[in-house]
Formats: sequence, structure tokens, C-alpha cells
Amino acid sequence: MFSKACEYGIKATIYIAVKSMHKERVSLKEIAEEVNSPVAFTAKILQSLAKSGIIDSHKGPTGGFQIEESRIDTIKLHDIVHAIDGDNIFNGCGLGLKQCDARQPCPVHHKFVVVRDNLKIMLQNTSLYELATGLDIGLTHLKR
Amino acid sequence: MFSKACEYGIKATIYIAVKSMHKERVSLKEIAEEVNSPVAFTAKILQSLAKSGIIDSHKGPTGGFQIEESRIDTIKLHDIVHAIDGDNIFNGCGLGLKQCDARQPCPVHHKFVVVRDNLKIMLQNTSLYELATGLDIGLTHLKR
DNA sequence: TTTATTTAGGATAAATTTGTCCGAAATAAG
DNA sequence: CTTATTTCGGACAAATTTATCCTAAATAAA
Repeated sequence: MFSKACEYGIKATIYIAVKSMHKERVSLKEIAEEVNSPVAFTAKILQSLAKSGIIDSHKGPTGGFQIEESRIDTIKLHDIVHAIDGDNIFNGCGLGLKQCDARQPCPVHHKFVVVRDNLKIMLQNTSLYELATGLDIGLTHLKR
Repeated sequence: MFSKACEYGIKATIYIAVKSMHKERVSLKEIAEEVNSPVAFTAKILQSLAKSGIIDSHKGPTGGFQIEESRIDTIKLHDIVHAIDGDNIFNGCGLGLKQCDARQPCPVHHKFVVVRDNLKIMLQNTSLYELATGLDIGLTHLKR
């Protein structure tokens, strides 16, 4: 469904959000540990999320990653996925055709659009805030 | 969403089904042309679909691929996807966790289950027959 | 100012997926 | 029986994704 990079990116962002809600900055090392992802690869992903403006990064001692608290509930799962995996998952044809739309559909087009819109709406309606809160109060987990 | 192999496999199977409904066997070469997929790679995929029992293959001159007509409406899109991409797309955690279910969910579990079930149901309810018929009467296309 | 710490970013490597090549096996037809 | 045709299947190659390594740049604190 999502790429490995995207899975790691989502998990990392949720973890950063939890810490940010507690006014804490968090290091790459800690993130990778808590999220059970390869350190260096996670670094790349966080780098690109920082460039996309989804998270803030800060170098040096006491440095690390953080998300401005007021933005946590405006960031949607959709934003994270889009930043990492692009929009092919939202717009591409289910069978990989270049030319596929309602007027010149592939065999699965109409059925596919329904489930994909379903996914899109879910991602757009899911805020980082609710994901982070669930993790923070122990309702959900990220390891294993 | 689906792997490239799965995309080619679905397209090829639909094309074979159309021909089979017209009592025709069809060669690898023709399939790859009509479906716009790399010949040798398509061969591998058809081979595995034949092993899975979804299509029949026949060697030698006048050989090729075919699907028993009576089975075309019993084969579901789900069967094809399952044969090629396995069931990870149906059962795996959205964030790649090993341990993720309703009792110990990842942050996106509950939301994810909904869209995935939606996908699963769509695939289970979509018959090869309807896909092939749409293509046969020109309502849909597979090239480009 | 020096040092330790932390992210940035480029180069490289490993793994997986995608794609190719070619000889073997089956088989239909002359 | 021989030949031409077609799928089978193994080895190999290319491309992409995933992952690692190392040096540079920033920066906080002693």
C-alpha cells in the first residue's frame, strides 16, 4: 500500500508529534529506536519531511525534530503520504495505464475510483493530532 | 497499489478471458502486444497464473493461453491479485507492524481496516466476466 | 574558542522488483 | 520422423527501493 519510506515517515511523524505536544524536541536516534526503523534511512525521510515543511529540524546539541504545536491538528495523514509517496497513489490508474479516466476507462476504473476516493478521504480526514493522542494515551503503539 | 506484475497479470487475464469467450486461444506474443506489457516478463506472470490454476496454458503450434468458459464468471479480481501479490495487501498492517490488530492496534489501524475491507470487498465482488465483457463491447480499454 | 553533539547530504551498497535471454520441453502439422 | 511453433524455466541484467557510511555544517555549552 504505502512504501517502506512512507511507513517509517508516518510512524516517525506521529512520534515527533507526541513529543512536541509535551514541548520536547526529539533526536533521530530516539525516533528510530521508538519507531523501530533503520537510523540512516529514517534520517533521509525526516530530511525530506523537513524540506516539505511538515516537521522542523534543528542541528547541534539539544537539536532534533519537532512540530509546532499549533500545527499538529492541521496536519493530515494525507500531507505526510503525499510528501513521501507523491500523488500517484491518489491519481494513478489501477492497471498502470497512462490514459485512463471516466471517458476512456480501463476495465477496473469505475470500481477502483470508489475505493481510492475512500482512501483519499480517510487520509484527508485523519489528523496528526488524533493519531498522536491515541499513541500518547496508550491506545495504540508503534513498535514491533 | 498493485505491483507491476499484478497490473500486467490482471490485464492479461482480462484479455485472455475476452478471447476465451469467443472460443479462441491466444499466444503470449499477442497478449503482450494487446496489453502493452514486456513479453518475457508477461510470460513469467502467465506461467504463475497457470500454476495457480487461473488460466490454462498449452504448448506447441496452435498453443497459447485460455480460460475455461464456464469458469470466467466464477473467477474474481481477488483471485488474480491474490495469486500474484499474495495476501499482504489484504492482511498486512498499514504501517508495516508485525503485531497490529484490533486489540493492539497501530495508530492508523481502525481507519485503515475500513478502506482495506472496502478494497477487499470490491475485489471479491468483481468478476472476470464483467471486466472481460466491458472490454469486449468497447466500453473499456487496456492499451496505453 | 574549543569541543561535543546533532542534522544535512553525497556516495555507495544491498535487496527487491522488473525485465531480458536462451536453451529445453511439448506438441501440432507436414 | 522432422520441423516449426509455442510455453517452461533457469540464469542473468537493469532499475528501483531500501539501507548504510562517512564527511560537512550547524550550534550549544564548557
